[in-house]
Amino acid sequence: MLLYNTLNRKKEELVPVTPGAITMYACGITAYDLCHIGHARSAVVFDVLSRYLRYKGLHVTFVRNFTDVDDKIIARANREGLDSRAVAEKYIDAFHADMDRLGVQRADIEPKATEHIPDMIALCETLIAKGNAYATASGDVYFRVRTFPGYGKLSGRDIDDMRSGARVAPGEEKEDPLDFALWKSAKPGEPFWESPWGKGRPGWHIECSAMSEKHLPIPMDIHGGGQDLIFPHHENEIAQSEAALGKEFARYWVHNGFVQVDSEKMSKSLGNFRTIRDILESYQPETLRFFLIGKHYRSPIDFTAESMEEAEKGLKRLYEAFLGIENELAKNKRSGASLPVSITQELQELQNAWFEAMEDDLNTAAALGHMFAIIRLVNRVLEDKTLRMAKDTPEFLHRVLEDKIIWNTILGVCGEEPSLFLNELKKMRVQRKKIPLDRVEKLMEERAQARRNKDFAKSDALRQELTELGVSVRDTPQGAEWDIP
RNA sequence: GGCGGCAUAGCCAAGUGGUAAGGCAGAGGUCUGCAAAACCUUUAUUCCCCAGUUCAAAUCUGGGUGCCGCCUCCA
Repeated sequence: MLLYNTLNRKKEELVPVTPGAITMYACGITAYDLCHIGHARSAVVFDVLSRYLRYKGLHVTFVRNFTDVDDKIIARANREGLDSRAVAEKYIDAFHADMDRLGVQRADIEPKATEHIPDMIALCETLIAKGNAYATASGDVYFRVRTFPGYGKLSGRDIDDMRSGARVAPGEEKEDPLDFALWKSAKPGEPFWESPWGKGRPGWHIECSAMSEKHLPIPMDIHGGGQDLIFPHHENEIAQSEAALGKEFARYWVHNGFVQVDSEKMSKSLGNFRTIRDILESYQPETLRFFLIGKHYRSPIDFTAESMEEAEKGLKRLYEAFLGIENELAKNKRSGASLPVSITQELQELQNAWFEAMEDDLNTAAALGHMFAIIRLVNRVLEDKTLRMAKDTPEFLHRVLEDKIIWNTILGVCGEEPSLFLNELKKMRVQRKKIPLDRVEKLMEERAQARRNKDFAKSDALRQELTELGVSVRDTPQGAEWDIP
């Protein structure tokens, strides 16, 4: 498959270091707060990537770390009057709970920074021994950026351009403004570990270098994260690891685009942070997932109420078709006619197109388009009595149900029982749109009575009332049903 | 200031040289007592603007305009 590699800024054929296997590392969260929709996107992107590679038969080893010691965690701990360890644990649990709901599979290995302190210290020592790092009098360790010639290759920066902007902050003992901390001496009250440079804790970048080297063979195949991590985090990881190991660190660098909220960057100051939990109060987890894969992973995506409703409608369309398939397969009456070859051919073409989209840099948005085209084909068959009754229609429908399983296995959508999903969706909408259930049911009963009396004028007036409540009514042979359009 | 990205119908969104997927919304039709859903037809002679390369460009090149991200913690 083709994957866009940030390192070369182009799509490249994904060729594993070890044939038949893929090693991948995604930078996980810093556990100091609830996860927001941006975390959800990144998690879903790498979840889909790992699922797809596995589906292709590759043996995938996926590592996603937790940063559980960090300035922000310490700040949070102080604010909440908790131990920083307890804060990290709390938010790691929250991460798992949220991701489970979104259908994001656990990584194969989920290392925590605090469990790898000796590895980080060892890495610092190696870098100091090689002259790539230095310790200061106060017990900090810095990476000597100018000793690593490739610095800037990931983010496309020139080391001399960066110089003018960089400054040495008061209290720092850097040789060069560009140097970054590998190890920070502990301030009073902060968590610390003993080290050759005194009590201290690791810097952020060294954590990922140490954890990935510990759990994956280097070079690993894929290293990923959000686009914001390109600089400085991933640039620094490359510098540390390649300087220490003297070889390439990761082959493919994959970065997902940002989530905007109402066309604005999410930020605490704007007050538009949307946590996963918050969103799942109003929408089903699958709707959020469907929304996130509806746009190519490298593009920015705008989270709005409208776009979520659209995702919801799209998913509803798919599930209603699945329900239609189930109903048709429950029937036994078939004719001697056959489905036209053009129909099965079209299905085959769309199935191929689906995989071609996934092969092309994980183009889930295009894949979704093909899914809708398949669903329209299904509806076309179910709509037409001759086609519906054809003797090979069950086979055709079963092929689509096999696609449904594939979509669920790889994209993590369409896996629910259709009637369950649709019921849940209705409940969500009733709640979100504040539909007065009692009143709706009362009107429905009155309307049923009017229809029994053939009082269509009254029936239509009641329908109008229901419409004004945001409810549409469908008359079926089994009686009237209401739904929220 | 440095680096990078994006600009496709009312909206969302695929599409990196061969004549514009898909979804939502809209219009007409089939079906229906009327509706709803579904299906059919329809909605961009055109892809921000200008110039160029080419038999051929939304797709490549140059210039312009607009929007966004990163350069400090950030998925």
